[in-house]
Amino acid sequence: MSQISIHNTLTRTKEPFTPSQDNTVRMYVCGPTVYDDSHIGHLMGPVLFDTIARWFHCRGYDVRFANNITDIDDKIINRSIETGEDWHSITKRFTQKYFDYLNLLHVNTITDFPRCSDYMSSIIGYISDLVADNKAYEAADGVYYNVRDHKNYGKLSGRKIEDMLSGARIERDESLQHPADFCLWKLAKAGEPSWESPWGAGRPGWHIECTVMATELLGSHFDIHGGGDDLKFPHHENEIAQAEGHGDCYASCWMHNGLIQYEGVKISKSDPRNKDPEFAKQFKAAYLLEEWSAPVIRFFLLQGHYRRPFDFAPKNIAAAQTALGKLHKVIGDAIADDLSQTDVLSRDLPEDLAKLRDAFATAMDDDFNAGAAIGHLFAMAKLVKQHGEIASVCLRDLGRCLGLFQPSDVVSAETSANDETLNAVMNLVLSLRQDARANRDFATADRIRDDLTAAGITVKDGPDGAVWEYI
RNA sequence: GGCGCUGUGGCGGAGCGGCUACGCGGUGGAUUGCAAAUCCAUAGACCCCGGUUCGAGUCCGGGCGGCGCCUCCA
Repeated sequence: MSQISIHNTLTRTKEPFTPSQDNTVRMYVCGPTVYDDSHIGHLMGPVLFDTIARWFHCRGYDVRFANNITDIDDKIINRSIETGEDWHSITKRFTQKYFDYLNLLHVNTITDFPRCSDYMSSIIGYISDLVADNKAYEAADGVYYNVRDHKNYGKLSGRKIEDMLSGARIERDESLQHPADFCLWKLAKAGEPSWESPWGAGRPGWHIECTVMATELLGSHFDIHGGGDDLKFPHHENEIAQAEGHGDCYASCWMHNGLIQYEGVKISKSDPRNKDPEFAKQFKAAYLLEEWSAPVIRFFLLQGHYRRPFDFAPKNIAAAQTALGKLHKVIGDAIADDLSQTDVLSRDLPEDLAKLRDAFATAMDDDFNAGAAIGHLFAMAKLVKQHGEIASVCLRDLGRCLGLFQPSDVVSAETSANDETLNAVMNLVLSLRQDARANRDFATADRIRDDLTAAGITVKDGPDGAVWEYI
């Protein structure tokens, strides 16, 4: 029997995984604050955890997967002030764009997209519980969680409260009982969107929404909590503190994905390189999906390991694009078939294929090592010639366990022109060129090809005549 | 300063005590008018120093380097 192991940030070890209740994996992954167009970092988590959820499905589990939408936050308010656009309108627009990107990337295992603004009464109730139990207190500008009295605060990120005090970065606010205390409820200033509460009109602090929505949707004890590595501290640490203060077990296993880098360095929100719009543009979801296509981006992400950083240098993505193209070619027509439930993990196969299939599964069981799994896919691709359809279908079905090789992934190349006029013209041009070649007039033939290349069309001569496509 | 991660061939990126990772790129060949594509073949690596072991990129100790978090971030 297969056993999935997961690296748990909390214990810093790989642990065998078993759902806490019945056969359903309950997972929560921190989602975006919808105040701006997504960058690739916002989509990495969803893609990576979608792949993980798909693997749980392949292994016979049900998955309840929540990914929150933070639709009320300082950044949204600031954006609204800057642009004059109503905050509702901002969050609605960017939420829709986020969903569009997820669709393109075939992220479709997420079952719940809770919005912060829909959980206001639950959030207020949760904070009230904490206040009533003396875990939180009112300060000048809001309600704060009392960190000092929370035993083993810092267990996730491995830091001690005393250590943090020596750092110069924590600003001392005199109304707080302890400088590391964090905000649960922030009182509104004039004109800011707000909700009534026992402590005055305001909005939730950054951390509380996740804790409330996760426990409400998944229960007070659930299986997996994921997010970007940068959320480990303070966000996830504070989620744990609140939840434990409230008496919830919270997540058994914490998973953190690596972050985007460029030429070996993380790209932060405040990275000075981002001041150059041309630089910043490269990591926008819209740009990447247009420039490289969603399947390529997904494949690129899966070739690495989810816990390691991803370097989005164009040369790295280009290598992934070529590699994925080769797999698509090997699978051929099989890709376009409809999706159906697959039995690929238990299917009878010739011995060499079965061995690779099992190696693929073992890699995925081992902390979702998709990069190694894809390596086995390439080995399988070499066997397609020998085994034919049984191998190409197996390859396709395994890829689909990772969200690759979807029917819509193959539309581009050959059908790139559905313009009848253009097709007619191209047929004429290629036919004239073929005549030239037949007459050994290679100067003319090459000139046609070169000029077409300059115009953005490549021509390839094959045994059955020439074919063309957009570059 | 504190905590954590990491160091593999030109590049990306797996891996484990002894067996080719893999991909991109390169090289040679087949094919082609030439390209492209395709096919076949092939080279090239484990930061440094000790130790454990019959045997270590793979374990242990030390060193050096890179990165991340401790501030907004996914």
